[in-house]
Amino acid sequence: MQPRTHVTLEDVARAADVSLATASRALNGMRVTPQLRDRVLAAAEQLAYTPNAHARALAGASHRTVGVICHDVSDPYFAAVAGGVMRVAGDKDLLVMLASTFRDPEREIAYVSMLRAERALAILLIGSGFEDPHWERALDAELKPYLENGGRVAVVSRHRSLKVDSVLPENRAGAAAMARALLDLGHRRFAVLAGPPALTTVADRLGGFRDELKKAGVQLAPTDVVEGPFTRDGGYGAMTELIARGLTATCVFALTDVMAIGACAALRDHGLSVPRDVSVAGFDDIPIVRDLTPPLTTVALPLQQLGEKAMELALTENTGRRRRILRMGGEVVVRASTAKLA
Amino acid sequence: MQPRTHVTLEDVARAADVSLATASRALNGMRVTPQLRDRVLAAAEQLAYTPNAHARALAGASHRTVGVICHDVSDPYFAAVAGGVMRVAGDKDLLVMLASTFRDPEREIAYVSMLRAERALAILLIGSGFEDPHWERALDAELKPYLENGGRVAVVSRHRSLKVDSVLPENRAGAAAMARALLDLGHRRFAVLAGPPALTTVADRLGGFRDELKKAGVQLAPTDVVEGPFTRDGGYGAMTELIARGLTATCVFALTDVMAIGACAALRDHGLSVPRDVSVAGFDDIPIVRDLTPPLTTVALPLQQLGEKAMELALTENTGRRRRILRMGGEVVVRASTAKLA
DNA sequence: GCGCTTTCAGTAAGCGCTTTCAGGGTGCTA
DNA sequence: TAGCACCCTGAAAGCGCTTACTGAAAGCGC
Repeated sequence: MQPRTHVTLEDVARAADVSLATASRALNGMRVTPQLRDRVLAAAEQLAYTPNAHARALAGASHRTVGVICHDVSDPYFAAVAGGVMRVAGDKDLLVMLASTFRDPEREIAYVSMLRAERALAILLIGSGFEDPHWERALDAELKPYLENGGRVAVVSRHRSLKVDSVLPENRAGAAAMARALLDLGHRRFAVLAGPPALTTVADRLGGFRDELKKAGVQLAPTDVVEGPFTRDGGYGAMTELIARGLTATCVFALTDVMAIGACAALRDHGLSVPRDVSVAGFDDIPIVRDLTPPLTTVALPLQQLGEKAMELALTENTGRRRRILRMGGEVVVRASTAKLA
Repeated sequence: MQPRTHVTLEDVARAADVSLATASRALNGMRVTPQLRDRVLAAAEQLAYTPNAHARALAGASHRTVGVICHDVSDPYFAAVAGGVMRVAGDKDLLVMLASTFRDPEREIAYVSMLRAERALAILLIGSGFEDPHWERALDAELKPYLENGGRVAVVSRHRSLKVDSVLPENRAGAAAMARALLDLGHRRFAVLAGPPALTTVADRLGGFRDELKKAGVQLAPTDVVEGPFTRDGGYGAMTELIARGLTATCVFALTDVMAIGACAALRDHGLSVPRDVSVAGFDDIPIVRDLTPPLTTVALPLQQLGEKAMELALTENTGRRRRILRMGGEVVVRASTAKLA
């Protein structure tokens, strides 16, 4: 950004033949004689002036930027949540800085640090945290000074680490409800496609599911749980492994819809029909799954709202001392991917 | 951000008992005696110091931020392209500011202005432009001063307006290729699900398709083209309308995969089978469509690469005077959603 | 008509950092 | 040992803007 130097407020002031202060005030809509104001505005327009947001932020005017950190925008889950965040941010005239960590804890911390440097007025962390004390401490170390200096933080889908406002999907309860729904359909032999055990979401959903089965006297053996990345290909791979082992389950519960989609593909590729041969259920209710054939049974989360609420929490003053926690969603939507067993 | 005032470089310098200059140099890895450097680093660590990116940018250090403006992150098309952008940005240690315009031209311009104010080192515009002279002029007015001051701009999927580096999906050629492929399958009666006519992408894809059909002696009547928003529901609505009118086509070409997905849902809801009753084809090859039942025939675009290339174009010096144009993708992928007619 | 408040423009002091410039050691050479 | 070249460090000048604070002019009541 070297070439020609920028048009500055000083240029505008000179062109309008007023002082810096007056120009600044005119541009910011403070009380100024209409005549002067018009002159300033005209000069600014004519010079294609854009105030330097950095100078402005530095000089004390709060600047309108919020940061959002998620695992991967191209995952429909995060895309939907981010969509909600942006809706609210757009309404409030905020610029959103969106970063993808690609599930690298290091990178997450680096991004928080960058956003801190940007003096973002809020930071939103979207998506499961990692069960890693070292990471937790490092994140805390970044966030604490940020909060102490008036930064706002809200998180979606993580609870352990931080004392900040949170929007929590009903992971445990939702998975439990799913277990009940599947039991009601007559299933007794299950397999689970799980994600990386370091993600808190995995622990919650798996735990909820397993515990509820146990209540009904159904055991989930360790071999019934296959791990894979939280991606379509992860689901495909996990399902393939399950098939290779000799599939005995009548119903497969994937911990995310994206994995469920991969699982369905794997089943199809092996000549197995859903739900005739195997039932499949997912979690999240990302928009696409209702349009699959068969449409996917899943635990519905109001994804867009998750993002909206988080943004609102972060933006609204927290007068009480306590962190606010919103639990959302968790209703089972039974669709055609799960069969009723006789 | 009032409460406690931030830890500044001055605090660090004082704690380390060195001058501001030395502290700055130590933190930025310039030549400083190891002993002093360590003292500074320790002090910074201890105080949880984060440099103020604004002050830094203002003082002249280039700041590592790029802006991306797209229509809607929660659309899988943009999510995938944005994913590519972020991959490259992540590698180069850049922060990405991502904005969604929700297809509002005003908002697009507002965002460019904000990014200009942020002194983003590059701005990427992703997604079809609008065929609207007023908007074009306004956008130009924002972008020109930005470019003149050394800002970099690259666009994906729009060509008319600006003299900037572009990555162009092969919209025309791809649609033409699709026409040929469908003709080869034996289809002769078509319908098209189009998007808002103000989008250049619509004109290109529709034009390419129509012209190629004409070459084969197949006419596309105005009533064969139904418009709707570029969304799943838009596709659903358009298809429903087509059905209501009495569907005569043997094959429906949706101008985007997302619309095609909606169209398939509409067909299903009306008891029509794809591809037995009607063939459906889309455009884009968003990741999900290979996992649909039936998998969607479509024109493949390397979405992630689109984003990567755009980012690279913007970041790499353009020595030649001319804008660089990359044409990408456009190969037809025939899958099971289109039937071969006897 | 005089002294008061009120209004509005201008002056100047930073915001937190980078970077130029100058000064003072240090190690060589002659 | 004097002289020179280096290498570091520190002092200070901004970067472009906001915002007290100051001061002048105008409006008001008695």
